[in-house]
Amino acid sequence: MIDVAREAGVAFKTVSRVVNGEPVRRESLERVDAAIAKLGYRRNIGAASLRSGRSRTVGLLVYEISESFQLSLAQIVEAALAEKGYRLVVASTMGLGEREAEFFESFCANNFDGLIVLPSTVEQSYMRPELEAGVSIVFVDRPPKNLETDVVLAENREGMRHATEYLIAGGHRRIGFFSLKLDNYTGVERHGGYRDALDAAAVSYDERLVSEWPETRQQALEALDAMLALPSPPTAFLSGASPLAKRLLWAFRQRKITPPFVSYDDFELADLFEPPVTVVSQDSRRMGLAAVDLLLQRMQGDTTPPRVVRIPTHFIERGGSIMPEA
Amino acid sequence: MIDVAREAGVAFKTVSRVVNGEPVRRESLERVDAAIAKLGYRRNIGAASLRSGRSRTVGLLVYEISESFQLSLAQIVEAALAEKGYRLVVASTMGLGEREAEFFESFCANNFDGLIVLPSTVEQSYMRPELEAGVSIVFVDRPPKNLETDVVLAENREGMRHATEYLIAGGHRRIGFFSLKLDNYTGVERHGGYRDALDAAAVSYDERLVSEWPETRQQALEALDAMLALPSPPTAFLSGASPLAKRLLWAFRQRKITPPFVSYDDFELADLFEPPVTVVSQDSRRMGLAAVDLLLQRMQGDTTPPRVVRIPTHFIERGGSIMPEA
DNA sequence: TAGCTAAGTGACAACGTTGTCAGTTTCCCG
DNA sequence: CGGGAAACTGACAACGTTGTCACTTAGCTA
Repeated sequence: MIDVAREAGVAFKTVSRVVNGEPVRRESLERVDAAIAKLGYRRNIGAASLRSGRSRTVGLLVYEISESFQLSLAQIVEAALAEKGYRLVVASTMGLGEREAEFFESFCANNFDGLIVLPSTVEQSYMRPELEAGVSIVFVDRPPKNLETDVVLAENREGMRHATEYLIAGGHRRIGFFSLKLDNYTGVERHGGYRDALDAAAVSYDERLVSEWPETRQQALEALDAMLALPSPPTAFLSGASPLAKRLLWAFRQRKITPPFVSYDDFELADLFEPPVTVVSQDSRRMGLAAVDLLLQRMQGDTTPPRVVRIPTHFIERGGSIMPEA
Repeated sequence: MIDVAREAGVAFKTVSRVVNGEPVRRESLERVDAAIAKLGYRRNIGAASLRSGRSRTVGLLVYEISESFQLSLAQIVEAALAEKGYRLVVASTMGLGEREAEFFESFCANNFDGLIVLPSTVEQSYMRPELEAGVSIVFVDRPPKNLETDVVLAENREGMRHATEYLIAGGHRRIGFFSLKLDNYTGVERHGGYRDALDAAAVSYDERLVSEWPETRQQALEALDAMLALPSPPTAFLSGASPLAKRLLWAFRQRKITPPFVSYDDFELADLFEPPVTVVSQDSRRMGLAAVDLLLQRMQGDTTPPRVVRIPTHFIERGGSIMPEA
């Protein structure tokens, strides 16, 4: 910057002004621009954010960037922030609580202006000091544990209830449910929606029809086999999340069956299966925009009490019979 | 840091030493550690990299992070770098040359220590000033245009030739090829492999059997229809990349056909189609490790001439008949 | 114990910016 | 043409670290 200033015959502060688009005389501007082009000068963002205290950068912490919903969310958040002049840095925790804390450290050390978190299932009280020190944080998908922040949630319960009602309307009374772990918000809510629908239709709840988070394809197959071996086996299936849906579709394949099936969470190619997979889709666009909106407000100094925004899901019916096979 | 030093009763330079794991007296260490914990101090990475000139951060520029190969590569690169104490920041250009240049700017402004680039199809001479100024850059997947750097490449040509030979061995003489654009390295190489195999088997090349980068499902369907309407239509198909495979599978579905089909690039759920999709898989692990290896060498001051590393592909046969239907 | 080495510590400058504030120029008005 | 406001400019400190180098202390050897 000093070199540029010398080249242009102005003070280096004037170069700073040009770089930041502050008003300068037309002539100074031209000479500085020319000098910048000539010397190939590039502003050092690190130094700027050190001095100013603002980095114009936001962090996004997800658990598995390859999942369709999270990837889509990341893209929408990035675009929305870019429009406001902010960069986005994404980190993927792979569901490990330790990685979540580690990335949080790193985000703070880089003095980001804000943070959007899709929390893993651990608790987040370790974020309290920064939150109270004025760092802007918004949670998405699940609320924080032991912490009070803005949250953007999907209507998990209603979405899952709708999916269940759809199968019940097809005449099913025995519905196998492949569930997320029940130790976290989304797991509990989606399971709750399943149960709500059963209760409303006076269908009895049978815990043998619920498999909690088979971690692999093989485990999903074993869970499926166990259900099929029941005296009164399920005639249709629900999945509580897309990774489960993929494992389950593999298991169906192994057993050469194509039962009526609905999954919470859309995923790529879901429409190309035979039969295509009907899904409950979370509105990543609205959720992402809501999160950015809340975050920007906080970053502008809003100190009102934390808010909760709930975004409805979409039911995407892709056809395929939902009638029992028998 | 000054506060921590006061709390511990040492000079702030000693705190710096503790934070960086340099040798200090046992007693100083304990008192500084205690002060750090008490005050919740966090080292400012930006300031550190400003002073030291090194950021211990590497950038990865891809064109579409949601593609299976690129995502996998990113994960491997991240793990390999983390092991050496480097952070990774990923940016996705969506194949837009402008975004590539823009991110490159941003990478430089953040004074990253190194950069791994999966280039879009534009040329990269704009990187020359930094490269000559000593910034470490490694290209992956495609070589740079108008620039000399280390490159890690897959054996595109051999992979595609193998896939084509596989179909020829099944008795096919008319093979439809859905190709990448032919204005870039991977497009040309894979097309070259297809042609090599035809030539070797004395099968004549018919350009009506080649569709260059249908951009949408609908366009893929139109291209497919055009081929099927030929007097001598194709009896098997090849895809030059996974996005094409997905469009083509949709098109097959529309026409209710399941012809023998092989795709370059593996993708998630390829094994769950009916019939499953046989693929040529790029070895993202070896390619990622090779890239990191080259980059670290450059970052340690290696100034030998640029090298080219070629990594073989794997042919993953997933079954399904490859015999002509007729 | 003098003399030397090794280990540890501290003072201070420097990294490349932006904020502050005082100074200078330009422009407009009466 | 004088006066005052507005526009612009520049000197300098500060952001939170690390590099350099000189200094102090401890430990060893002769």
